[in-house]
Amino acid sequence: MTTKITSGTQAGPLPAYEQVKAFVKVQITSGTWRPGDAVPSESALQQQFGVSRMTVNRAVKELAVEGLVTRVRGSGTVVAQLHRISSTLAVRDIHDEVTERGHLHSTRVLTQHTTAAEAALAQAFGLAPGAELFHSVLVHLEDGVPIQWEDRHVNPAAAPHYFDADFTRTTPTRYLLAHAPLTEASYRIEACLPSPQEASGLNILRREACLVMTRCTISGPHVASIARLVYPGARYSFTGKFAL
Amino acid sequence: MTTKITSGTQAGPLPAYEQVKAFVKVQITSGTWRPGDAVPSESALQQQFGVSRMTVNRAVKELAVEGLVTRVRGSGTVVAQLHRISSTLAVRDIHDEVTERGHLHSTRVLTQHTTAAEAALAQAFGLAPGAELFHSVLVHLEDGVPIQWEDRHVNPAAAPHYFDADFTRTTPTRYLLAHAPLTEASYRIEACLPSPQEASGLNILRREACLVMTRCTISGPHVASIARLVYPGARYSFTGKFAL
DNA sequence: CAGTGGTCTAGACCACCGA
DNA sequence: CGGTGGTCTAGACCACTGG
Repeated sequence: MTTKITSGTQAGPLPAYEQVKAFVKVQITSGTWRPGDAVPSESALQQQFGVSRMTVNRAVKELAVEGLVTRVRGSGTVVAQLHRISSTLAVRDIHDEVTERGHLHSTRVLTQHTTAAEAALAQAFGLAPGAELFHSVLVHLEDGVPIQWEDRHVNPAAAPHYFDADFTRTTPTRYLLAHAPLTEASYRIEACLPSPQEASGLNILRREACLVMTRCTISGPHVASIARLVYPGARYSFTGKFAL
Repeated sequence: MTTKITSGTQAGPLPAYEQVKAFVKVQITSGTWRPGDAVPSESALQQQFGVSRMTVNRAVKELAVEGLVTRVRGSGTVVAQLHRISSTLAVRDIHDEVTERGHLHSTRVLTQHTTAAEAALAQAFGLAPGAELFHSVLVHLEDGVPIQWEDRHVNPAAAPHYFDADFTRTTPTRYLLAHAPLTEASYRIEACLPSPQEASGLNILRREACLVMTRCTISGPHVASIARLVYPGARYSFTGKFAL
């Protein structure tokens, strides 16, 4: 009961470990192996495919990372209970995103000054109330049409020269990625109606629903930046895909 | 210039490959190595840490999967240009989600019948116009408060006994995961105002912004299901985190 | 050409689980 | 206790890149 491998070593079009992965995947996605079912042990697969255990281990380990199977040391491998319908939501620099669509990105800078952090904001940054913060407000346009309102506070300790950047030539996201190495980020996506300023900056009505992403980035020991990104609901959506 | 490893083989608290990963990560997140910089070759790291090449390879390979470095065969490894601010957006069964928050999930079934697919829908399913589809409309409640409107069409070819399920006891998502093995899914998240029916079902005003997720799942050869999930903006948000 | 990463092997020791 | 997966080694051949 040995499954053929295109080549003893690796000359085949597909690496051996990929073939083992593919085999297991097919059993799962076809429903032959159902959630909770045991997956053959590494030594069993090793014999079935005639490859070394390291190779089988890599295959099954990657499937575990992908969430298709669950492994328990000492016990065995089983088909994962719930195939998580999940996917990587990539949050990219808006300039790249627009440019890759073949459109022209431009920026309108509305505000660029330092402020004293009021209580809630100071706490979010882990600073004392009244601490100095950079504050920038921009509107991003795609072929001249507003698609994102960006209201951002930046911690001077993380990016002391933030205002040296020319935001008509680079984006705050890009500047911060380059000058404050990213170590952590969190975000929240919700739906809101725009404030009067946001509606006017985005050139939409106040009753048009917007997607709002609130994003907090951490650089080393500092909370580097907190941004509120507002997208007109009619002009923007997040999309994602999930395969296998 | 040999970096210490807690143990020659692996008795230490952290596996050797994790220590190599940690070392490289620190250089990147601290800004010592900047985007575009070369990462030491596998043989260099191998000597520096006194481990085998396979171990170093695993460490750097995982960093590549995580997006921190880019590897080019024949050329070398460099620190990735843009640390993509991304994260896994997990789309989970709403029942689990609510239950895990320690709240009570319940369901109100509004519609449950078969319909003839009109043109656009038929095309999305890859079926002929007028083909039979299951159609269910539910409202999910958390501790009695509506939090999701679920309007779903299901392909009978993928789940012929869809209506055998009692949606007050299981969710369509859970039923479909169990009966139509998931092979692929795509989704779109946007902001909209609710339709009159949706507003009434969710017990909100028509002018309250909502998050809308449109999700399409594929099971084997079939488009299994297309769902429109409407969340009241004031009561729901998607959150995500991204570390390293 | 020498150096890189991609893959593979045939062993090995270990921690852990369940009987 | 035997079987499982987790990790590691010291080699090896290969495809690819660059000078």
